[in-house]
Amino acid sequence: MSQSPKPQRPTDPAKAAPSPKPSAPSARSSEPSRRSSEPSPRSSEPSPRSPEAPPPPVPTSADVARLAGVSRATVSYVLNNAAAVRISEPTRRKVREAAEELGYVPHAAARTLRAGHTRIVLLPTSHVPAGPLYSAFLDDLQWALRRLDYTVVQYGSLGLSGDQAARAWAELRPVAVISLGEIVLSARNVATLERAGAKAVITLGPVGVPGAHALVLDQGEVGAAAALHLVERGHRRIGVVVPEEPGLELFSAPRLAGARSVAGAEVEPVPLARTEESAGRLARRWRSLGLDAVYAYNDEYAMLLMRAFQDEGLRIPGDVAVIGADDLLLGRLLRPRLSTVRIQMPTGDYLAALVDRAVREGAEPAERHGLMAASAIPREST
Amino acid sequence: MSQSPKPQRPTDPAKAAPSPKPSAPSARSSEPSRRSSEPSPRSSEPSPRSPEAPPPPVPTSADVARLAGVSRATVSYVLNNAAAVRISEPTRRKVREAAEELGYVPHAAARTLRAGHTRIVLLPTSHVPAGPLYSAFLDDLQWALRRLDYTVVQYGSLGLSGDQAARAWAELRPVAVISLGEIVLSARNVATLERAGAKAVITLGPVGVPGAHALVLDQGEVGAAAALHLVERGHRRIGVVVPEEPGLELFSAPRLAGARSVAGAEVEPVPLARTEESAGRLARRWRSLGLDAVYAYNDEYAMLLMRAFQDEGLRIPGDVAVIGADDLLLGRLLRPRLSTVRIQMPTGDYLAALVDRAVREGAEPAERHGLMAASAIPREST
DNA sequence: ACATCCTGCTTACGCGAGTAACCGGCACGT
DNA sequence: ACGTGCCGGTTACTCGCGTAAGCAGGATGT
Repeated sequence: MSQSPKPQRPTDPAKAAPSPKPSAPSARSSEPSRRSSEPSPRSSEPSPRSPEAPPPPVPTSADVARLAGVSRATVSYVLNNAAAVRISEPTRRKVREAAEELGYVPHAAARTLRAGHTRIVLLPTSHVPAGPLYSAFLDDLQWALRRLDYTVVQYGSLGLSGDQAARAWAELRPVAVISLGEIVLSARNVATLERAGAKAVITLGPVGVPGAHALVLDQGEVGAAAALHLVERGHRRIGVVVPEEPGLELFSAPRLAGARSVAGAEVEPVPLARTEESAGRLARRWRSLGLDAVYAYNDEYAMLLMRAFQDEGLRIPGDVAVIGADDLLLGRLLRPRLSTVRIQMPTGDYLAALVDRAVREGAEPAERHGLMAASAIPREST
Repeated sequence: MSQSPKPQRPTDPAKAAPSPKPSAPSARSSEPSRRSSEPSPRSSEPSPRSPEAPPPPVPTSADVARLAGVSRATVSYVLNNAAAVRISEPTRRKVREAAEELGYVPHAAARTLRAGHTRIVLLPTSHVPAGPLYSAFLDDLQWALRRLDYTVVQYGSLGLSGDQAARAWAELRPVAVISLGEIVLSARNVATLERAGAKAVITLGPVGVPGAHALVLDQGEVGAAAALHLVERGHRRIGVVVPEEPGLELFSAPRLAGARSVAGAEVEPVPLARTEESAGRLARRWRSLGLDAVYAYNDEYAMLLMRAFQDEGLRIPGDVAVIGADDLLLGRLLRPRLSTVRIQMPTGDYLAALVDRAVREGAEPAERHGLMAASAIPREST
């Protein structure tokens, strides 16, 4: 434990020891010279922290044991409610009271090390995405995983390459990693994680990752639903907004392709940045494009564009029909009310269950498709 | 290390050993019976995982040492670039190559345990908030902390009480905790965290927490800025929206109070839920309230309300002036364009620097005020 | 009277990594 | 020939915890 003047109960030196155990740890002092004395058994109120005093040592289970007058093992058994070991009720109480008095909190790292595994589910987040859809999904997922007794850790991986990120994540030895598609993983990265003990690497995104449980969310569905809706309303020449903001290609390209796949639609890609200026510029040259409808990537771009169209004197949906995606509340407030595509993602419960199955049964990684449903919601702008 | 048939380099049994070191660990088998054999030195490609094979053991620094033909200590020195110890270049290369071949990744928990502390900064998140303002702030903060070599971990604490949350966080032994005000901490919770080694507990929110570095963001500023703007435009009887959604009182109450503090304003609280129905109901009875302006908590509520007013035939800003807060992009797209209050929060860099100072110098916790600036941005709705 | 069983603990060990202290050689000075 | 110093490592110990195995001592069986 330590080299400091500890009780060192005078155990019988001539004990019946089957193996030669001198067991003299030769009190060699190492460098973290902590635990200079008893952690002050009395004084339960947090002392007013005298200036420049060395921080009081963090209480360990050994401290609890000392205070309760039992062995560390007993403390461990009691605090973990080990049913298989018989500890008397009075002792249990003593231990619990001692722990309470010291404000003992177990050390997760020590526990992990001993156990050989964690129950951490890692959720890498590069940039925190706004969308209410996404936000609700994340809440769901966290709840569901907590119910299954996993610890959810969102680990910011901003600006890391796939390799760096994978290594950093692996250090935590998570049982599972759920990549929400903000960081693109390679098969090598998946291997790194699995070698570090991850039982499941799950990716959500437009493309699958070999070796991982890939939930392929086919963004094409969204584009297709939008285009289909427009075609049904009699539109033919359809513009599809492709955001100029970097990082969105993974979503916009499949959506564009999805729109293209719809029979009867002539699709024209239309670049647009998420600013009023860009929308104004596009609106001004709109008539020259010869299009009669636009699928604007999502509701934000759609709203931006709608306003610009109106400022330009274009009537909606008369001159041009507009449809977005994501079903934002605010889209309903515009005049005309914005038609949109509602996107159905896998639920948090579904994902949590998938994690749990993979962890417990070591399910084979596979690609799953068709998890994303998209349906057009007609309102007034189409 | 383990009880399995490991090489056990035939060291000279009659070595000059000053202290009696039988060092026979009496190969007692404990329960995590891992490391059944060498971790397959060859075969660098991930094998196709034969069904029901026990997962290959996670490589440790001992495996690296074995493969490189050196001691574990050497591995540690090399991989940590220890400058104080002289290791020849060829040996360094051997070690690095072995580590690479095995795909070795250090075990964060073991490191933490040994070091006695972490560099984790914990960011509790209960529900992921949408707002672009907040989102950008979080990104900033993560960047800044990473630059200072901290590890940012967002720990979902959904549905936990303050006490439970504090204990759960304490288990990770973070150096610092930055509570964004979603979970209300007590002084006791702060004490728990500090006893667990946290050098800094920082809270951001409308109220201070004793014992913590409290950045008190006075939401009153927002309400005051909005009300002041309205008064300057000649409005007197001002309605202040109070969201009915739970969890927002901590923000809405001070904002209301801030509005009340403005000289010349008669302020009336107006409950409103974030739905079209609620807004419609409010709009219908609006004329009976005798108010000539409304500060709508934030832009979302404002937009909701604006639409309902217009549907009711109220002219904006003629019959009623509307101002929101948060300066959302979409507010600019309405007609009339929505006036708003831009909120200035502390920057991520500022917060990160605060954390770093507290960690390194153990700065005294204190309340800081006046960190939130609010300024009205007049557009067309007022 | 002594073996046997239960109860209620304690003792010992290892998880993986970092590091102070030690140590065998070789080169060099005297 | 022998101390001295540097180089290039290795050995031993520790962090906090969980748990298998051991072990007193009282109760019970024969």
